[in-house]
Amino acid sequence: MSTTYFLEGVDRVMKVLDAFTADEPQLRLTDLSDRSGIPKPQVLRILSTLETRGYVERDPRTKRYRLGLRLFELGAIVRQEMDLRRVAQPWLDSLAEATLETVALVVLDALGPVCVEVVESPKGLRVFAQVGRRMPWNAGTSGKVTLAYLAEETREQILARTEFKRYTNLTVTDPDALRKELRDIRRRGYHVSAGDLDEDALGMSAPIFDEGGTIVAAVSVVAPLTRLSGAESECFVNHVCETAAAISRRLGHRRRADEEAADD
Amino acid sequence: MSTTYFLEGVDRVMKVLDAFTADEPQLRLTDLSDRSGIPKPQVLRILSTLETRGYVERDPRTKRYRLGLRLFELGAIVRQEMDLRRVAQPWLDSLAEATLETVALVVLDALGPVCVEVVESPKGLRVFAQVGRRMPWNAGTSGKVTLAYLAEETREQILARTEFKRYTNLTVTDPDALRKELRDIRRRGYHVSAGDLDEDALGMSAPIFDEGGTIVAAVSVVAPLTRLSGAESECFVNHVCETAAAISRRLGHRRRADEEAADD
DNA sequence: TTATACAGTTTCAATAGGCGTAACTCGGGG
DNA sequence: CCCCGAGTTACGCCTATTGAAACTGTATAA
Repeated sequence: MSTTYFLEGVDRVMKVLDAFTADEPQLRLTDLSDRSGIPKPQVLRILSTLETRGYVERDPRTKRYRLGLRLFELGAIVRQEMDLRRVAQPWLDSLAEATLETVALVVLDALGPVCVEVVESPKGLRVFAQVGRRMPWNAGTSGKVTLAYLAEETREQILARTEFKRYTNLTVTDPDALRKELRDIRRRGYHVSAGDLDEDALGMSAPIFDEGGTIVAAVSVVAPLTRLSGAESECFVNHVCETAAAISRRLGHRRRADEEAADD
Repeated sequence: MSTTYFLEGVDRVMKVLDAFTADEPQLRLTDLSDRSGIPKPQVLRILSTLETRGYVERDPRTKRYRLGLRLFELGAIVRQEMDLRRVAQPWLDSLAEATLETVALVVLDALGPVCVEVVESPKGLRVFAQVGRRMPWNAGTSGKVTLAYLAEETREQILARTEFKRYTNLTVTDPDALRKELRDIRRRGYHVSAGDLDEDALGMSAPIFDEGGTIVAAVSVVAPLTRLSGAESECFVNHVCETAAAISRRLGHRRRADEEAADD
Protein backbone atom coordinates (compact mmCIF):
# COMPACT_ATOMS: atom_id res chain seq x y z
CA MET A 1 0.00 0.00 0.00
CA SER A 2 1.64 3.19 -1.08
CA THR A 3 0.06 4.95 1.88
CA THR A 4 1.12 7.14 4.72
CA TYR A 5 4.08 6.97 7.03
CA PHE A 6 3.91 3.48 8.32
CA LEU A 7 6.62 0.89 8.39
CA GLU A 8 5.50 -2.68 8.58
CA GLY A 9 8.82 -3.71 10.10
CA VAL A 10 8.61 -1.21 12.94
CA ASP A 11 5.07 -2.22 13.68
CA ARG A 12 6.17 -5.80 13.94
CA VAL A 13 8.75 -4.92 16.54
CA MET A 14 6.02 -3.36 18.62
CA LYS A 15 3.73 -6.32 18.03
CA VAL A 16 6.38 -8.56 19.49
CA LEU A 17 7.00 -6.34 22.51
CA ASP A 18 3.28 -5.89 23.04
CA ALA A 19 2.86 -9.63 23.33
CA PHE A 20 4.45 -9.45 26.78
CA THR A 21 2.02 -8.51 29.51
CA ALA A 22 2.07 -8.20 33.27
CA ASP A 23 0.21 -11.51 33.46
CA GLU A 24 2.51 -13.32 31.06
CA PRO A 25 5.85 -11.66 31.28
CA GLN A 26 7.80 -14.64 29.97
CA LEU A 27 7.10 -16.12 26.58
CA ARG A 28 8.58 -18.69 24.25
CA LEU A 29 9.32 -18.06 20.63
CA THR A 30 6.23 -19.98 19.60
CA ASP A 31 3.99 -17.98 21.94
CA LEU A 32 5.34 -14.76 20.57
CA SER A 33 4.81 -15.96 17.05
CA ASP A 34 1.21 -16.91 17.83
CA ARG A 35 0.35 -13.73 19.66
CA SER A 36 1.89 -11.40 17.17
CA GLY A 37 0.83 -13.31 14.10
CA ILE A 38 4.36 -13.18 12.73
CA PRO A 39 6.04 -16.38 11.52
CA LYS A 40 8.56 -17.88 13.87
CA PRO A 41 11.75 -17.32 11.91
CA GLN A 42 10.99 -13.66 11.67
CA VAL A 43 10.16 -13.35 15.35
CA LEU A 44 13.45 -15.03 16.10
CA ARG A 45 15.31 -12.48 14.01
CA ILE A 46 13.49 -9.59 15.63
CA LEU A 47 14.15 -10.94 19.11
CA SER A 48 17.81 -11.55 18.43
CA THR A 49 18.19 -8.00 17.27
CA LEU A 50 16.30 -6.64 20.25
CA GLU A 51 18.50 -8.70 22.53
CA THR A 52 21.53 -6.90 21.11
CA ARG A 53 20.59 -3.73 22.89
CA GLY A 54 18.97 -5.16 25.98
CA TYR A 55 15.36 -4.62 24.92
CA VAL A 56 14.62 -8.25 25.58
CA GLU A 57 16.54 -10.98 27.35
CA ARG A 58 16.21 -14.68 27.97
CA ASP A 59 15.60 -16.03 31.38
CA PRO A 60 18.61 -18.31 31.78
CA ARG A 61 16.55 -20.73 33.83
CA THR A 62 13.44 -21.10 31.72
CA LYS A 63 15.03 -20.21 28.38
CA ARG A 64 12.04 -17.98 27.75
CA TYR A 65 12.13 -14.46 26.52
CA ARG A 66 11.21 -11.50 28.68
CA LEU A 67 11.45 -7.75 28.43
CA GLY A 68 14.90 -6.39 29.14
CA LEU A 69 16.35 -3.81 31.47
CA ARG A 70 16.71 -1.34 28.63
CA LEU A 71 12.95 -0.96 28.67
CA PHE A 72 13.10 -0.34 32.37
CA GLU A 73 15.56 2.45 31.64
CA LEU A 74 13.35 4.00 29.01
CA GLY A 75 10.36 3.67 31.30
CA ALA A 76 12.27 5.55 33.97
CA ILE A 77 12.92 8.39 31.54
CA VAL A 78 9.21 8.64 30.80
CA ARG A 79 8.46 8.61 34.49
CA GLN A 80 11.00 11.30 35.20
CA GLU A 81 9.50 13.43 32.45
CA MET A 82 6.04 13.33 33.93
CA ASP A 83 6.19 16.39 36.04
CA LEU A 84 2.50 16.01 36.69
CA ARG A 85 3.51 13.17 38.97
CA ARG A 86 5.82 15.39 40.98
CA VAL A 87 3.29 18.17 41.11
CA ALA A 88 0.50 15.90 42.22
CA GLN A 89 2.38 13.92 44.85
CA PRO A 90 1.67 16.07 47.91
CA TRP A 91 -2.04 16.23 47.13
CA LEU A 92 -2.21 12.51 46.60
CA ASP A 93 -0.54 11.97 49.92
CA SER A 94 -2.97 14.14 51.80
CA LEU A 95 -5.91 12.59 50.01
CA ALA A 96 -4.64 9.19 51.09
CA GLU A 97 -4.24 10.40 54.62
CA ALA A 98 -7.74 11.79 54.70
CA THR A 99 -9.41 8.71 53.27
CA LEU A 100 -7.10 5.93 54.44
CA GLU A 101 -7.88 4.23 51.14
CA THR A 102 -5.76 3.56 48.08
CA VAL A 103 -5.23 6.64 45.93
CA ALA A 104 -4.16 6.53 42.29
CA LEU A 105 -3.10 9.02 39.67
CA VAL A 106 -3.74 8.04 36.07
CA VAL A 107 -2.35 9.91 33.10
CA LEU A 108 -3.89 10.01 29.69
CA ASP A 109 -2.38 9.41 26.30
CA ALA A 110 -3.98 8.61 22.98
CA LEU A 111 -4.33 4.96 23.89
CA GLY A 112 -5.99 5.45 27.24
CA PRO A 113 -5.22 6.14 30.86
CA VAL A 114 -2.18 4.65 32.54
CA CYS A 115 -1.78 4.42 36.27
CA VAL A 116 1.40 6.30 37.09
CA GLU A 117 1.34 6.74 40.84
CA VAL A 118 -0.27 4.92 43.72
CA VAL A 119 -0.45 5.63 47.42
CA GLU A 120 -1.57 2.45 49.09
CA SER A 121 -4.15 2.24 51.79
CA PRO A 122 -2.67 1.38 55.18
CA LYS A 123 -5.51 -1.04 55.84
CA GLY A 124 -5.06 -4.75 55.59
CA LEU A 125 -7.76 -5.34 53.03
CA ARG A 126 -7.11 -3.06 50.12
CA VAL A 127 -7.50 -2.75 46.40
CA PHE A 128 -4.38 -3.37 44.36
CA ALA A 129 -3.59 -0.59 41.98
CA GLN A 130 -0.60 -1.33 39.79
CA VAL A 131 1.71 1.41 38.65
CA GLY A 132 2.21 1.05 34.92
CA ARG A 133 -1.10 -0.60 34.29
CA ARG A 134 -3.15 0.64 31.37
CA MET A 135 -6.78 1.02 32.32
CA PRO A 136 -9.76 0.31 30.07
CA TRP A 137 -12.01 3.10 28.84
CA ASN A 138 -15.23 1.42 29.78
CA ALA A 139 -14.67 -0.09 33.20
CA GLY A 140 -13.54 1.27 36.50
CA THR A 141 -13.61 4.89 37.18
CA SER A 142 -10.56 6.59 35.75
CA GLY A 143 -11.16 5.46 32.18
CA LYS A 144 -14.69 6.75 32.08
CA VAL A 145 -13.87 10.07 33.68
CA THR A 146 -11.06 10.80 31.28
CA LEU A 147 -13.11 9.65 28.32
CA ALA A 148 -15.95 11.89 29.42
CA TYR A 149 -13.83 15.00 29.19
CA LEU A 150 -12.03 14.30 25.94
CA ALA A 151 -12.89 16.45 22.94
CA GLU A 152 -16.11 15.18 21.47
CA GLU A 153 -14.50 14.11 18.22
CA THR A 154 -11.82 12.05 19.90
CA ARG A 155 -14.33 10.59 22.30
CA GLU A 156 -16.63 9.53 19.50
CA GLN A 157 -13.74 7.97 17.62
CA ILE A 158 -12.89 5.91 20.66
CA LEU A 159 -16.50 4.94 21.23
CA ALA A 160 -16.78 3.90 17.61
CA ARG A 161 -13.49 2.10 17.16
CA THR A 162 -13.03 0.32 20.48
CA GLU A 163 -14.27 -3.17 21.12
CA PHE A 164 -15.20 -2.87 24.78
CA LYS A 165 -14.31 -5.80 26.95
CA ARG A 166 -16.53 -7.16 29.68
CA TYR A 167 -14.87 -7.59 33.09
CA THR A 168 -17.80 -8.36 35.35
CA ASN A 169 -21.52 -8.56 34.74
CA LEU A 170 -21.80 -4.92 35.67
CA THR A 171 -19.36 -3.76 33.01
CA VAL A 172 -20.89 -1.43 30.47
CA THR A 173 -19.98 -2.58 26.98
CA ASP A 174 -22.67 -0.91 24.95
CA PRO A 175 -21.46 2.38 23.41
CA ASP A 176 -24.81 4.04 23.85
CA ALA A 177 -25.13 3.16 27.49
CA LEU A 178 -21.59 4.41 27.93
CA ARG A 179 -22.39 7.66 26.16
CA LYS A 180 -25.20 8.21 28.60
CA GLU A 181 -22.93 7.55 31.56
CA LEU A 182 -20.35 9.98 30.19
CA ARG A 183 -22.92 12.71 29.90
CA ASP A 184 -23.80 12.12 33.48
CA ILE A 185 -20.15 12.39 34.51
CA ARG A 186 -19.81 15.71 32.74
CA ARG A 187 -22.85 16.98 34.55
CA ARG A 188 -21.61 15.98 37.98
CA GLY A 189 -17.92 16.59 37.48
CA TYR A 190 -16.88 13.26 38.97
CA HIS A 191 -17.66 9.59 38.75
CA VAL A 192 -18.30 6.77 41.15
CA SER A 193 -18.46 3.21 39.91
CA ALA A 194 -18.76 -0.06 41.75
CA GLY A 195 -18.03 -3.57 40.69
CA ASP A 196 -17.69 -2.97 36.97
CA LEU A 197 -13.98 -3.67 36.73
CA ASP A 198 -13.31 -5.60 39.86
CA GLU A 199 -16.26 -7.40 41.45
CA ASP A 200 -15.77 -6.20 44.97
CA ALA A 201 -14.23 -2.81 44.49
CA LEU A 202 -15.55 0.68 44.30
CA GLY A 203 -13.78 3.62 42.77
CA MET A 204 -14.31 7.33 42.40
CA SER A 205 -12.42 9.75 40.19
CA ALA A 206 -12.29 13.38 39.24
CA PRO A 207 -10.64 14.91 36.18
CA ILE A 208 -7.44 16.95 36.08
CA PHE A 209 -7.05 19.63 33.41
CA ASP A 210 -4.05 21.51 32.14
CA GLU A 211 -3.88 25.24 31.62
CA GLY A 212 -5.49 24.90 28.23
CA GLY A 213 -8.49 23.20 29.81
CA THR A 214 -7.62 19.83 28.26
CA ILE A 215 -8.09 16.71 30.31
CA VAL A 216 -4.70 15.22 31.11
CA ALA A 217 -5.25 12.91 34.04
CA ALA A 218 -7.53 11.80 36.85
CA VAL A 219 -7.25 11.15 40.58
CA SER A 220 -9.02 8.14 42.00
CA VAL A 221 -9.78 6.61 45.33
CA VAL A 222 -10.45 2.90 45.24
CA ALA A 223 -11.68 0.78 48.10
CA PRO A 224 -13.35 -2.50 48.91
CA LEU A 225 -17.10 -2.26 48.33
CA THR A 226 -17.88 -3.48 51.80
CA ARG A 227 -16.08 -0.62 53.44
CA LEU A 228 -17.76 2.41 51.98
CA SER A 229 -21.11 3.41 53.35
CA GLY A 230 -23.10 6.05 51.49
CA ALA A 231 -22.23 8.88 53.85
CA GLU A 232 -18.54 8.16 53.85
CA SER A 233 -18.30 7.85 50.11
CA GLU A 234 -20.17 11.15 49.77
CA CYS A 235 -17.51 12.80 51.86
CA PHE A 236 -14.68 11.10 49.96
CA VAL A 237 -16.06 12.28 46.67
CA ASN A 238 -15.67 15.86 47.82
CA HIS A 239 -12.08 15.20 48.79
CA VAL A 240 -11.36 13.67 45.42
CA CYS A 241 -12.90 16.58 43.57
CA GLU A 242 -11.01 19.10 45.64
CA THR A 243 -7.76 17.26 45.07
CA ALA A 244 -8.31 17.16 41.34
CA ALA A 245 -9.23 20.82 41.29
CA ALA A 246 -6.18 21.76 43.31
CA ILE A 247 -3.85 19.89 40.97
CA SER A 248 -5.56 21.40 37.95
CA ARG A 249 -5.14 24.84 39.42
CA ARG A 250 -1.51 24.12 40.05
CA LEU A 251 -1.19 23.23 36.36
CA GLY A 252 -2.51 26.64 35.47
CA HIS A 253 -6.10 25.67 34.89
CA ARG A 254 -8.73 28.31 35.65
CA ARG A 255 -12.23 26.98 35.95
CA ARG A 256 -14.34 28.46 33.20
CA ALA A 257 -18.05 29.05 32.96
CA ASP A 258 -18.51 26.99 29.82
CA GLU A 259 -17.10 23.93 31.49
CA GLU A 260 -19.47 24.14 34.34
CA ALA A 261 -22.31 24.24 31.87
CA ALA A 262 -20.95 21.64 29.44
CA ASP A 263 -23.56 18.98 29.13
CA ASP A 264 -23.14 17.60 25.70
CA MET B 1 26.17 -7.56 5.26
CA SER B 2 24.93 -11.11 5.17
CA THR B 3 25.43 -11.68 8.88
CA THR B 4 23.48 -13.77 11.33
CA TYR B 5 20.20 -12.86 12.92
CA PHE B 6 20.23 -9.13 12.76
CA LEU B 7 17.68 -6.86 11.22
CA GLU B 8 18.85 -3.43 10.24
CA GLY B 9 15.34 -2.07 10.48
CA VAL B 10 14.84 -3.26 14.03
CA ASP B 11 18.18 -1.88 15.06
CA ARG B 12 17.21 1.48 13.66
CA VAL B 13 14.09 1.55 15.79
CA MET B 14 16.26 1.06 18.83
CA LYS B 15 18.76 3.65 17.64
CA VAL B 16 15.95 6.17 17.51
CA LEU B 17 14.62 5.27 20.96
CA ASP B 18 18.12 5.23 22.38
CA ALA B 19 18.63 8.80 21.26
CA PHE B 20 16.36 9.90 24.09
CA THR B 21 18.14 10.21 27.42
CA ALA B 22 17.31 11.38 30.89
CA ASP B 23 19.23 14.58 30.15
CA GLU B 24 17.55 15.20 26.81
CA PRO B 25 14.15 13.63 26.96
CA GLN B 26 12.66 15.78 24.22
CA LEU B 27 14.09 15.86 20.75
CA ARG B 28 13.23 17.23 17.35
CA LEU B 29 13.23 15.22 14.19
CA THR B 30 16.55 16.71 13.16
CA ASP B 31 18.17 15.89 16.50
CA LEU B 32 17.00 12.33 16.25
CA SER B 33 18.30 12.08 12.74
CA ASP B 34 21.69 13.41 13.80
CA ARG B 35 22.02 11.25 16.87
CA SER B 36 20.94 8.05 15.23
CA GLY B 37 22.70 8.67 11.96
CA ILE B 38 19.53 7.88 10.05
CA PRO B 39 18.26 10.23 7.35
CA LYS B 40 15.37 12.42 8.33
CA PRO B 41 12.64 10.97 6.15
CA GLN B 42 13.30 7.55 7.54
CA VAL B 43 13.32 8.76 11.13
CA LEU B 44 10.02 10.44 10.45
CA ARG B 45 8.56 7.19 9.18
CA ILE B 46 9.86 5.29 12.17
CA LEU B 47 8.55 7.86 14.62
CA SER B 48 5.15 8.00 12.99
CA THR B 49 4.86 4.27 13.27
CA LEU B 50 6.03 4.27 16.88
CA GLU B 51 3.49 6.96 17.66
CA THR B 52 0.76 4.62 16.45
CA ARG B 53 1.16 2.44 19.48
CA GLY B 54 2.16 5.02 22.04
CA TYR B 55 5.90 4.27 22.05
CA VAL B 56 6.62 7.91 21.38
CA GLU B 57 4.49 11.01 21.51
CA ARG B 58 4.83 14.66 20.68
CA ASP B 59 4.78 17.27 23.34
CA PRO B 60 1.86 19.39 22.18
CA ARG B 61 3.56 22.52 23.50
CA THR B 62 7.05 22.14 22.10
CA LYS B 63 6.16 19.96 19.12
CA ARG B 64 9.11 17.80 20.06
CA TYR B 65 9.13 14.07 20.31
CA ARG B 66 9.46 12.24 23.58
CA LEU B 67 9.11 8.68 24.79
CA GLY B 68 5.53 7.55 25.26
CA LEU B 69 3.54 6.03 28.06
CA ARG B 70 3.65 2.64 26.39
CA LEU B 71 7.31 2.46 27.34
CA PHE B 72 6.39 3.32 30.90
CA GLU B 73 3.99 0.38 30.82
CA LEU B 74 6.64 -1.98 29.51
CA GLY B 75 9.12 -0.68 32.05
CA ALA B 76 6.63 -1.45 34.79
CA ILE B 77 6.37 -5.04 33.59
CA VAL B 78 10.13 -5.39 33.77
CA ARG B 79 10.12 -3.90 37.24
CA GLN B 80 7.40 -6.22 38.40
CA GLU B 81 9.32 -9.19 37.07
CA MET B 82 12.43 -8.39 39.05
CA ASP B 83 11.81 -10.46 42.11
CA LEU B 84 15.31 -9.69 43.26
CA ARG B 85 13.96 -6.24 44.05
CA ARG B 86 11.23 -7.64 46.26
CA VAL B 87 13.59 -10.05 47.92
CA ALA B 88 16.18 -7.39 48.61
CA GLN B 89 13.88 -4.65 49.86
CA PRO B 90 13.92 -5.43 53.60
CA TRP B 91 17.67 -5.71 53.68
CA LEU B 92 18.07 -2.46 51.80
CA ASP B 93 15.80 -0.79 54.29
CA SER B 94 17.71 -1.96 57.28
CA LEU B 95 21.01 -1.06 55.65
CA ALA B 96 19.66 2.42 55.08
CA GLU B 97 18.54 2.62 58.66
CA ALA B 98 21.91 1.53 59.94
CA THR B 99 23.93 3.92 57.80
CA LEU B 100 21.52 6.83 57.35
CA GLU B 101 23.00 7.17 53.89
CA THR B 102 21.55 6.52 50.44
CA VAL B 103 21.37 2.84 49.56
CA ALA B 104 21.03 1.52 46.02
CA LEU B 105 20.44 -1.83 44.41
CA VAL B 106 21.81 -2.24 40.91
CA VAL B 107 20.99 -5.18 38.68
CA LEU B 108 23.18 -6.51 35.93
CA ASP B 109 22.39 -7.32 32.37
CA ALA B 110 24.65 -7.79 29.38
CA LEU B 111 24.96 -4.05 28.87
CA GLY B 112 25.89 -3.14 32.41
CA PRO B 113 24.38 -2.42 35.79
CA VAL B 114 21.11 -0.54 36.11
CA CYS B 115 19.97 1.07 39.32
CA VAL B 116 16.62 -0.51 40.15
CA GLU B 117 15.92 0.53 43.71
CA VAL B 118 16.98 3.36 45.94
CA VAL B 119 16.40 4.12 49.60
CA GLU B 120 17.27 7.75 50.12
CA SER B 121 19.27 9.09 52.98
CA PRO B 122 17.18 11.10 55.41
CA LYS B 123 19.91 13.70 55.65
CA GLY B 124 19.62 17.01 53.89
CA LEU B 125 22.82 16.73 51.91
CA ARG B 126 22.69 13.49 50.00
CA VAL B 127 23.79 11.80 46.84
CA PHE B 128 21.15 11.46 44.15
CA ALA B 129 20.77 7.94 42.91
CA GLN B 130 18.30 7.66 40.06
CA VAL B 131 16.17 4.60 39.61
CA GLY B 132 16.44 3.48 36.00
CA ARG B 133 19.88 4.92 35.46
CA ARG B 134 22.43 2.75 33.72
CA MET B 135 25.79 2.93 35.45
CA PRO B 136 29.17 2.86 33.73
CA TRP B 137 31.53 -0.08 34.13
CA ASN B 138 34.55 1.98 34.97
CA ALA B 139 33.37 4.66 37.36
CA GLY B 140 31.56 4.61 40.63
CA THR B 141 31.39 1.52 42.66
CA SER B 142 28.61 -0.72 41.41
CA GLY B 143 29.95 -1.01 37.87
CA LYS B 144 33.39 -2.07 38.98
CA VAL B 145 32.16 -4.57 41.54
CA THR B 146 29.86 -6.29 39.09
CA LEU B 147 32.49 -6.27 36.38
CA ALA B 148 34.99 -7.79 38.77
CA TYR B 149 32.85 -10.85 39.34
CA LEU B 150 31.75 -11.52 35.79
CA ALA B 151 33.14 -14.60 34.09
CA GLU B 152 36.63 -13.85 32.90
CA GLU B 153 35.73 -14.18 29.25
CA THR B 154 32.83 -11.75 29.45
CA ARG B 155 34.85 -9.37 31.54
CA GLU B 156 37.69 -9.35 29.06
CA GLN B 157 35.29 -8.76 26.21
CA ILE B 158 33.92 -5.74 28.00
CA LEU B 159 37.36 -4.46 28.82
CA ALA B 160 38.39 -4.86 25.22
CA ARG B 161 35.31 -3.51 23.49
CA THR B 162 34.27 -0.64 25.71
CA GLU B 163 35.46 2.89 25.20
CA PHE B 164 35.65 4.05 28.80
CA LYS B 165 34.45 7.53 29.47
CA ARG B 166 36.11 9.93 31.87
CA TYR B 167 33.82 11.53 34.45
CA THR B 168 36.29 13.25 36.77
CA ASN B 169 40.04 13.37 36.85
CA LEU B 170 40.00 10.38 39.15
CA THR B 171 38.12 8.18 36.71
CA VAL B 172 40.04 5.14 35.60
CA THR B 173 39.88 4.84 31.83
CA ASP B 174 42.87 2.63 31.17
CA PRO B 175 41.88 -1.03 30.80
CA ASP B 176 45.02 -2.26 32.49
CA ALA B 177 44.62 -0.04 35.50
CA LEU B 178 41.04 -1.19 35.68
CA ARG B 179 42.08 -4.84 35.48
CA LYS B 180 44.31 -4.29 38.45
CA GLU B 181 41.53 -2.64 40.42
CA LEU B 182 39.20 -5.52 39.61
CA ARG B 183 41.69 -8.05 40.88
CA ASP B 184 41.84 -6.09 44.07
CA ILE B 185 38.08 -6.10 44.38
CA ARG B 186 37.97 -9.87 43.97
CA ARG B 187 40.54 -10.25 46.71
CA ARG B 188 38.68 -8.06 49.19
CA GLY B 189 35.13 -8.96 48.20
CA TYR B 190 33.93 -5.36 48.10
CA HIS B 191 34.86 -2.02 46.66
CA VAL B 192 35.10 1.52 47.86
CA SER B 193 35.63 4.34 45.44
CA ALA B 194 35.67 8.06 45.88
CA GLY B 195 35.27 10.89 43.45
CA ASP B 196 35.67 8.90 40.26
CA LEU B 197 32.09 9.26 39.04
CA ASP B 198 30.88 12.22 41.00
CA GLU B 199 33.53 14.61 42.34
CA ASP B 200 32.30 14.81 45.87
CA ALA B 201 30.76 11.43 46.42
CA LEU B 202 31.99 8.21 47.85
CA GLY B 203 30.46 4.82 47.24
CA MET B 204 30.92 1.29 48.43
CA SER B 205 29.44 -1.87 46.99
CA ALA B 206 29.40 -5.59 47.48
CA PRO B 207 28.33 -8.24 44.98
CA ILE B 208 25.15 -10.32 45.05
CA PHE B 209 25.23 -13.83 43.60
CA ASP B 210 22.48 -16.19 42.56
CA GLU B 211 22.32 -19.85 43.50
CA GLY B 212 24.59 -20.75 40.61
CA GLY B 213 27.25 -18.44 41.98
CA THR B 214 26.81 -15.95 39.13
CA ILE B 215 26.93 -12.26 39.89
CA VAL B 216 23.50 -10.74 39.37
CA ALA B 217 23.53 -7.46 41.24
CA ALA B 218 25.24 -5.25 43.78
CA VAL B 219 24.25 -3.25 46.86
CA SER B 220 25.80 0.14 47.34
CA VAL B 221 25.94 2.85 49.91
CA VAL B 222 26.72 6.28 48.54
CA ALA B 223 27.45 9.38 50.55
CA PRO B 224 29.03 12.81 50.36
CA LEU B 225 32.81 12.51 50.67
CA THR B 226 32.91 14.99 53.49
CA ARG B 227 30.74 12.89 55.71
CA LEU B 228 32.57 9.61 55.87
CA SER B 229 35.54 9.36 58.16
CA GLY B 230 37.78 6.33 57.89
CA ALA B 231 36.37 4.56 60.91
CA GLU B 232 32.79 5.04 59.92
CA SER B 233 33.30 3.90 56.38
CA GLU B 234 35.08 0.82 57.70
CA CYS B 235 32.00 -0.03 59.69
CA PHE B 236 29.68 0.70 56.78
CA VAL B 237 31.64 -1.58 54.50
CA ASN B 238 30.90 -4.44 56.82
CA HIS B 239 27.23 -3.65 56.77
CA VAL B 240 27.24 -3.54 52.99
CA CYS B 241 29.03 -6.87 52.72
CA GLU B 242 26.69 -8.50 55.18
CA THR B 243 23.68 -7.17 53.35
CA ALA B 244 24.95 -8.46 50.03
CA ALA B 245 25.75 -11.82 51.58
CA ALA B 246 22.33 -12.07 53.16
CA ILE B 247 20.58 -11.35 49.89
CA SER B 248 22.81 -13.81 48.06
CA ARG B 249 22.00 -16.45 50.63
CA ARG B 250 18.34 -15.70 50.20
CA LEU B 251 18.79 -16.31 46.47
CA GLY B 252 20.17 -19.75 47.22
CA HIS B 253 23.83 -18.90 47.03
CA ARG B 254 26.21 -20.92 49.18
CA ARG B 255 29.61 -19.43 49.62
CA ARG B 256 32.18 -21.76 48.06
CA ALA B 257 35.83 -22.26 48.76
CA ASP B 258 36.94 -21.49 45.23
CA GLU B 259 35.35 -18.08 45.34
CA GLU B 260 37.15 -17.07 48.43
CA ALA B 261 40.41 -18.01 46.75
CA ALA B 262 39.58 -16.58 43.32
CA ASP B 263 42.23 -14.04 42.58
CA ASP B 264 42.60 -14.32 38.89
C1' DT C 1 15.83 -48.25 23.83
C1' DT C 2 13.26 -46.41 20.01
C1' DA C 3 9.50 -43.60 18.38
C1' DT C 4 7.13 -39.26 18.47
C1' DA C 5 6.25 -34.54 18.89
C1' DC C 6 7.27 -30.10 19.17
C1' DA C 7 10.41 -26.05 19.85
C1' DG C 8 13.82 -23.77 17.72
C1' DT C 9 17.12 -22.96 13.83
C1' DT C 10 18.82 -22.74 9.06
C1' DT C 11 18.41 -22.36 4.08
C1' DC C 12 17.21 -20.00 0.02
C1' DA C 13 15.07 -17.65 -3.77
C1' DA C 14 11.47 -14.02 -4.92
C1' DT C 15 10.04 -9.62 -4.11
C1' DA C 16 7.66 -6.35 -1.27
C1' DG C 17 8.88 -2.85 1.25
C1' DG C 18 12.30 0.16 2.81
C1' DC C 19 15.48 3.40 1.26
C1' DG C 20 17.88 7.94 0.28
C1' DT C 21 18.07 11.78 -2.98
C1' DA C 22 16.14 15.55 -4.21
C1' DA C 23 12.53 18.58 -4.61
C1' DC C 24 9.02 21.05 -2.12
C1' DT C 25 6.29 23.56 1.60
C1' DC C 26 6.01 26.26 5.43
C1' DG C 27 7.15 29.70 8.80
C1' DG C 28 10.05 32.82 11.15
C1' DG C 29 13.85 36.37 11.20
C1' DG C 30 16.70 39.55 9.12
C1' DC D 1 11.15 40.44 0.39
C1' DC D 2 14.31 36.89 0.65
C1' DC D 3 16.77 33.40 3.11
C1' DC D 4 17.34 29.55 5.93
C1' DG D 5 16.29 25.59 8.36
C1' DA D 6 12.79 22.27 9.87
C1' DG D 7 9.67 19.18 8.38
C1' DT D 8 7.21 16.72 4.68
C1' DT D 9 6.41 14.54 -0.07
C1' DA D 10 7.59 12.14 -4.34
C1' DC D 11 9.68 8.56 -6.71
C1' DG D 12 12.15 4.85 -8.55
C1' DC D 13 16.00 1.56 -7.33
C1' DC D 14 17.32 -2.38 -5.24
C1' DT D 15 18.59 -4.92 -1.30
C1' DA D 16 17.45 -6.44 3.06
C1' DT D 17 13.64 -8.88 4.54
C1' DT D 18 10.61 -12.52 4.27
C1' DG D 19 8.08 -17.26 4.89
C1' DA D 20 7.89 -22.05 3.19
C1' DA D 21 9.97 -25.80 4.02
C1' DA D 22 13.52 -28.63 5.50
C1' DC D 23 16.38 -29.72 9.33
C1' DT D 24 18.23 -30.27 14.20
C1' DG D 25 17.85 -31.03 18.79
C1' DT D 26 15.61 -32.29 22.89
C1' DA D 27 12.16 -33.76 25.90
C1' DT D 28 8.48 -37.26 26.54
C1' DA D 29 5.98 -41.38 25.85
C1' DA D 30 5.83 -46.15 24.67
